[in-house]
Amino acid sequence: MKDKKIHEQRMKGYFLQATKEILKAEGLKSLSVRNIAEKAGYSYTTMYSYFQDINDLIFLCVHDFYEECKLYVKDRTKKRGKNTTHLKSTIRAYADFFIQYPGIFDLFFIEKMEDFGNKKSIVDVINSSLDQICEEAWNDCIALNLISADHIEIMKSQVRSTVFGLLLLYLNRRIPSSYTAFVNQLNIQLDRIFDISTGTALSTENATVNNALISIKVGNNR
Amino acid sequence: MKDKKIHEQRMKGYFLQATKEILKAEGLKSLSVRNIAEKAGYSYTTMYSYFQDINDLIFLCVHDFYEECKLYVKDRTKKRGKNTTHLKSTIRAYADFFIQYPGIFDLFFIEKMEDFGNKKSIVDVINSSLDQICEEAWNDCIALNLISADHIEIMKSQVRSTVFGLLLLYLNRRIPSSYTAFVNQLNIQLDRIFDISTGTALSTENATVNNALISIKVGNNR
DNA sequence: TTGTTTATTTAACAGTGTTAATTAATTTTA
DNA sequence: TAAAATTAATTAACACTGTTAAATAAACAA
Repeated sequence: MKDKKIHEQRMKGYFLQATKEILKAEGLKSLSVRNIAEKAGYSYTTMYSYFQDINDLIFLCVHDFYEECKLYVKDRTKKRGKNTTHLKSTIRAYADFFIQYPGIFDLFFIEKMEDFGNKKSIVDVINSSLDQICEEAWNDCIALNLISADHIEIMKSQVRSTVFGLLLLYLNRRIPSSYTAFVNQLNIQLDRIFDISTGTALSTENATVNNALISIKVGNNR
Repeated sequence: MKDKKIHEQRMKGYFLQATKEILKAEGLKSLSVRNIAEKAGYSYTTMYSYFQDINDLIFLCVHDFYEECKLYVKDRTKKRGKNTTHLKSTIRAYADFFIQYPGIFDLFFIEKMEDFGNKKSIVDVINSSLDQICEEAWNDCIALNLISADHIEIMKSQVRSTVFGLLLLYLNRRIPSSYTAFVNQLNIQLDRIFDISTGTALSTENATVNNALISIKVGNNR
C-alpha cells in the first residue's frame, strides 16, 4: 500500500528530472511530451498517469529551479561583508544564474502563464524571487544605514527592472554582444542606483569602459 | 507584365494586413497560417506562393509596426518643449505603444529570432527602436546642456533596461497590477535617472505614492 | 491458477507548419 | 474565337505538437 506511493514518487521523479534536464540544456521550445518521455525511459501518455498535463510538469520544475537559484547565489556570495558591495554581488549572482540557464529565464519570465491559472503561488515565487534571494543583503545594508531607508522600495523596484531589462535584452536580443559588456553594464547601473543615496560620484573609468563596449555593440551583432 | 507585379503586391498586402491585425488583436500565440489565410480570404498554402514561410511574413510586419510606433510617439508628444520633461514624455509614449499592443512587444522582444538569421537588419531596427525614436529628444537636451554629456550612453543604457524591464514585468507578469502603478514606477525611475545629473532631489510625494502601490502589488495579483 | 486491479502502451484526434500533386483561372498563341 | 500554355489557387498529404480513449501488459488478491 505504501509501495504504491513510493513508486508514484519515483515515477514522478523520472519525468521531473528529464524535464529539468531538457529545460536547462535546450529550453522550452524543444520541450515536448514525447521528448520528456523518451529521456525518462517511458512512452508518452505514461506521463498523463502521473501529471495532469505538461504544464503541471513544467511548473513543478519552477520550485526546484528557484531553490537551485537560491543555492547558486549563496555559493557565489559566501565570504563577503555586510555592505552594498555584497548586495551588488548577490544581485549579480542572481543574474548570472539566468545567464547560465537561459531556458530557466524563459520559463520564469518569458513564458505566458495564463494557461495554468490556479498555480498563483508558483507565479508569486517567481515574481518575488529576486527580492527574496537578496532580502538578507538588503536588510544588512538597511541595518547599517548604508542605504537610505526612505527609498528602499523604489530602489528595489529599480534593481528589478534593471536586472530583468538587461537580462531580456542580452538573452533574447544579444544586446550587448558579449557577456563582459553585459556585466559591465549591470555593474555601472547598479552603481548608479546605490550611489544616489550615498552621494558617491561615478568612476570615470567605468564610464569610459562602458562607452567603448556600447560602441562595439552597435556594429558587432554576432 | 506589370499587372502581375501589381497583383503580387496586392496579394502580399492582403496577407500582411491580416497578419498585422491578428498580431495586434490576439498576439503571436494565436497566429497561424490557416488563421491568416482565412482572414485574407484565401486558402492556406496560398501564402506560400507569396512568402517563403510564416516567419518571412511576420518579419515584414516588424517594419510597419516600427513606423506605426514612431508615428504614435510623435502624435503623443507634439506641443512639448525641448527639455528633459519632453524626453521623458517621449520615452513614456514609446512604452505606452507596447502597453497598447502587447502582441507587438512579444514580436519585438520576446520571440526568439534565431530561425531567420539573415534578417539581421530587421533585428537591428528593433534593437535601436527606442534610441532612434527618442533621438531628437535626447539631442535637444544635450544641446541645451540639460543633461550631462559625459554619461549620455550610460543614461541611454539605463533608460533601455528600465523601460524593457518594466514592460516585461508588467505585460508578462502583471507586476505591478495596475497600469497607473506601472506609469508611476516608470515616472519615478526616469526621474531618478535624469535627476542624477541635474542634482534635483526626488519628490517625497512620488515616493510615497510608489510605496503605496508596491504594497498593493504584493497582495493583489488578480 | 484464476480474477481483478493497476500500470503502460498503442491508436487516434485535432491542431500546427510545410511540400507535392491537382484543379481552376488566366494568358498566349494559332 | 478556340486550343494550348502558363500561372494561380486549392486539396491531399506528411511530420510534428498535446491530449484522450481503448487495448495490452504487469502486479497483486483470492
